Amino acid sequence: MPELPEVENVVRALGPFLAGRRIVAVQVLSRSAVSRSPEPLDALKGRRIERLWRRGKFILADLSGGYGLALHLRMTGWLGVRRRLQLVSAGESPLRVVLALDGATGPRQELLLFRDSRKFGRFWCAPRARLVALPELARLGPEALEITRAEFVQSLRGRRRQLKPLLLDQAFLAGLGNIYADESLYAARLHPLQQAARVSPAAAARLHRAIRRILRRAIAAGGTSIGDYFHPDGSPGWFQLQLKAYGREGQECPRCGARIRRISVGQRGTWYCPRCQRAGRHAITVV
DNA sequence: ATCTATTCCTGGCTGC
DNA sequence: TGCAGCCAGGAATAGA
Repeated sequence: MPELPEVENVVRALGPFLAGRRIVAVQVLSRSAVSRSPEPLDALKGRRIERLWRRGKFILADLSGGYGLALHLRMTGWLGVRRRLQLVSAGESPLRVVLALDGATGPRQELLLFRDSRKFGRFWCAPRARLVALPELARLGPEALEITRAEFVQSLRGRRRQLKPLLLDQAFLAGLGNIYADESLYAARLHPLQQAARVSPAAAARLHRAIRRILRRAIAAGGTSIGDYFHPDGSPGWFQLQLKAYGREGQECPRCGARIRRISVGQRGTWYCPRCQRAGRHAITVV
């Protein structure tokens, strides 16, 4: 599933290619992909892509004329470029949106493709000011890689929520998903059900450091390819080889050898080491 | 403020 | 082997 490191890889891969290109045609094959957009994607037609960037797990494009485009890949979204010539119907079945780019025409024309088998991914298109004011974007918390240690430690204070749901809350911190939340808690040796307010400042600093380290390493490894995530060119990321807790139920903890346990937290699979991720003395409730 | 359940979807897996 | 049924899972939403 695309989380911050995966989205960052998509933006880094496509940004240089898309910058300066003009969108000459728009084709929406699945209404649901644009169902939340303030304006129809046709508004993109004729506009030039100025730059591609990332906010949390959103891919954002600044377009000429003060327009903006946002895209969330959710679980199975994939973005890539193909020549029209390479578009073979059978292999492209989960195709949801196609943006044709300027340059070559006809069968040599280059297309920006959005595929999404589960149809959870969404586009938003609007003038930039209106786009960033949309609740989906406006409610995002600080960037996981930009928040300072002091800010992060402070942000845990007084929070009654458990660490795992808190880390998944994009309004609290933007960018983490299920995989990196589990890996960060593992690296920081913190129990996913521990109450945030009961995390000591030292442990909170440890978590901040862990989040940064995990995300940076995952970006460098090209993200995690489990299931549906692949780079725009179709190649996989490799961070799945470095996962220590996520998805490893019953396997040995690389740190202490105990068996990794899987529990369900807010309807999400959650993996942790029951021996080296202990809740604080007064925080229990272990399933 | 915080939690739970529900919804959106479909590929992949389970069990018979 | 075939097929019905179940389930994951990011995030919005409604309700408690």
